[in-house]
Amino acid sequence: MPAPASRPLRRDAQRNRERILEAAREVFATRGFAATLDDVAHQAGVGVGTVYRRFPTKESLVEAIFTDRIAGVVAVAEQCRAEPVAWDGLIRFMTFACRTHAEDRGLRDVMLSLGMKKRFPESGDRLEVVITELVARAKAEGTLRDDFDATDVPIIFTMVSDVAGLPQASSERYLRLVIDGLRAGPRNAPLGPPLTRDEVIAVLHGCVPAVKPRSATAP
Amino acid sequence: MPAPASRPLRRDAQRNRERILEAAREVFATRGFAATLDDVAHQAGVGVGTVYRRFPTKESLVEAIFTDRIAGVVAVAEQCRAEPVAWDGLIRFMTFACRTHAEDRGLRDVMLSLGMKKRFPESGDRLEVVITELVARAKAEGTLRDDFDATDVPIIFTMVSDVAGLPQASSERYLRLVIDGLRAGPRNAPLGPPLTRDEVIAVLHGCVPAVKPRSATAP
DNA sequence: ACGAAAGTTGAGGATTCTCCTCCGTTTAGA
DNA sequence: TCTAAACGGAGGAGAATCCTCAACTTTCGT
Repeated sequence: MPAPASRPLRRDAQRNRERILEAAREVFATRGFAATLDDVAHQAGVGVGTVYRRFPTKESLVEAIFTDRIAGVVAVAEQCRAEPVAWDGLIRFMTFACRTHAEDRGLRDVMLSLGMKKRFPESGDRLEVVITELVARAKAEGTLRDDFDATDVPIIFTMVSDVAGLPQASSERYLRLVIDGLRAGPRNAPLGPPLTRDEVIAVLHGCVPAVKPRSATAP
Repeated sequence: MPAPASRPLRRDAQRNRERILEAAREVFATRGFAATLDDVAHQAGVGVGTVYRRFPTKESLVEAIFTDRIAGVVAVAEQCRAEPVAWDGLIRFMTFACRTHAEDRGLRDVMLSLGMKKRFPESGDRLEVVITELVARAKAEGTLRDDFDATDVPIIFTMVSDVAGLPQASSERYLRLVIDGLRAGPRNAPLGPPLTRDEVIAVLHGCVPAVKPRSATAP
């Protein structure tokens, strides 16, 4: 059977839809997932009902807003993969990602939340591939310390962006500090075994707010 | 005039008081400042009213619990100051602090919250002195990178302990990574100017939960 | 062993937050 | 003009936390 092909929105509805998207971008950028649809409505200058009519769940709004932004990050990641020196590619990607997360807390929350895999499985996979490859190549080059692991990347993003909320400056400062700890070097303290998949999940779960569909953190 | 010398508690009250303290230690250790006095009461096996009678505010309970624990941290810090190589002292202190924060989220929240200065001004000052001195000496030694600043220390604690909630392992892993970024080295990327006092405050304000006396984060 | 003072209890009122619905009113557009 | 689509936003529902208070229980001095 063919798609429902719902008729086009009325002109005012279309206009409001765009206002809502624009408002949501702003609101999510500053407040992250903590933002309320009421906030969005207010910022957009429309009633709450209108927002709920257009985007029945926060989920749908998040998807509408972040799909192409995430695609952008993936694109950059894949450019970074092309860098001849893997270290340069890795650092370029991490710097870009952190800057992006600092500029838009909502994007940070989507990309680091557990829901990422569910919501944007393809982008998630592609990012994972790039990161894994860059990490492996950089280790092979001897530029990246040997006990580093691809799973450390999202954790570092979490750590750094947590602190990087407010002044643009600070995110870069602490990322640079961490990066300088990533270099292979004889004086490095051994890190020991990397986190397991479950540990990574636990950390992200604990540090990144969920999109809350009635109750979240457990007793 | 002499102190009021309130008469000693009745035996059962004394027993309950201790139960409450013990329970509070456990509950705060796992949930941090997010713990409620109701939680504490439940854990202690007493009624909420009893807790409120003994500790009218969360503040007073926090103070009762953490005073000597903080004193312990200060003591360690001052031992670290005595280390002949400042780098060793600094790293020993940071490692100890992070481990402590990972073991007790409540302690982490007290020590990194803005209220620290208000609640435990003396300990706060002494810590600040030790850190400032160790950082200065380590820079003079040439072991610590030159663009590091004493104000980075609490931020690093925040970053690392944020991620170090659950498995004991992970706090050390990421702290070591950061530490290896702290060493003076020709290949380090320059960090630029350190955060201002206000920026540090803003970061801590954003990352560490307050003890909430009606309303906290602002629009 | 009595009784007053001290202590305990936990249901529940007050408050704050966010989610989301509902229906009376407005508006686009045939 | 008239109808279906869209709008607005007060307010109900649900969850979390804070804290009080009136009825009951325990301690301990005499």
